[in-house]
Amino acid sequence: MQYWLIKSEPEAFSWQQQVENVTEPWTGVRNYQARNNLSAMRCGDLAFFYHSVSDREIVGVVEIVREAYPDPTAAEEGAVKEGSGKEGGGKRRWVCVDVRAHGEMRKPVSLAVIKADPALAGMALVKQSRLSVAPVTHEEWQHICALGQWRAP
DNA sequence: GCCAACGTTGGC
DNA sequence: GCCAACGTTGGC
Repeated sequence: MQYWLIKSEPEAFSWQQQVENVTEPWTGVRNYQARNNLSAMRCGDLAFFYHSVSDREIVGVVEIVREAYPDPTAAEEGAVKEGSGKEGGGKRRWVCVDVRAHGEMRKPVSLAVIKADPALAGMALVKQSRLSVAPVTHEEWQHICALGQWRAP
C-alpha cells in the first residue's frame, strides 16, 4: 500500500469533475519520472488530489482502481511521430491509470501551509514543484489527513 | 504577467 | 557528449 499525490489544474480537470465522473482515466502525463510513479501504483493505493496553479491546495483523495495501461491519448502522438519516420519503433510508451473519487478534505490543505510545516517541507510536492505524480510517505499522509480533517468515507 | 526551475531538442 | 536555445510547468 502506497500513497501518492496527483496534480491537476482545476481549469483543465477539477476535483468537482472527478467527483461527478466518479472514475476517471488519469491521462496526459508526459514526464518520465511521473510515468514511473504511475507505473508503480497498485489497485487500492490512495492519492491526494491537488489543484495546481490557481488554487494550490489538496482538495480530496482518490483511489487507484486500475493499474498502468497504455495512455490512449498518447497513441495518436506516437502514430504521428512514427509516420513522420523519425522514431525508431514506438519508444514513447506513456501510461495512465484509472482513479476513483474516494472522499473530500473537510478543510483543503494549501501549499502555503505545507511549506510552512517542518514535517511536510520535504515533500516531493515542495522540492520538485514540477512533478505531477509524486510519492507521499506514510507520515506525510497522516499529517495532511489531520490538517485536512480527513474522515474516511 | 513574470520568472525560476526543469526538461527537451538540435548543432557542433 | 556538451551546451545553448527553446518550450513548459507552476509558484508568486
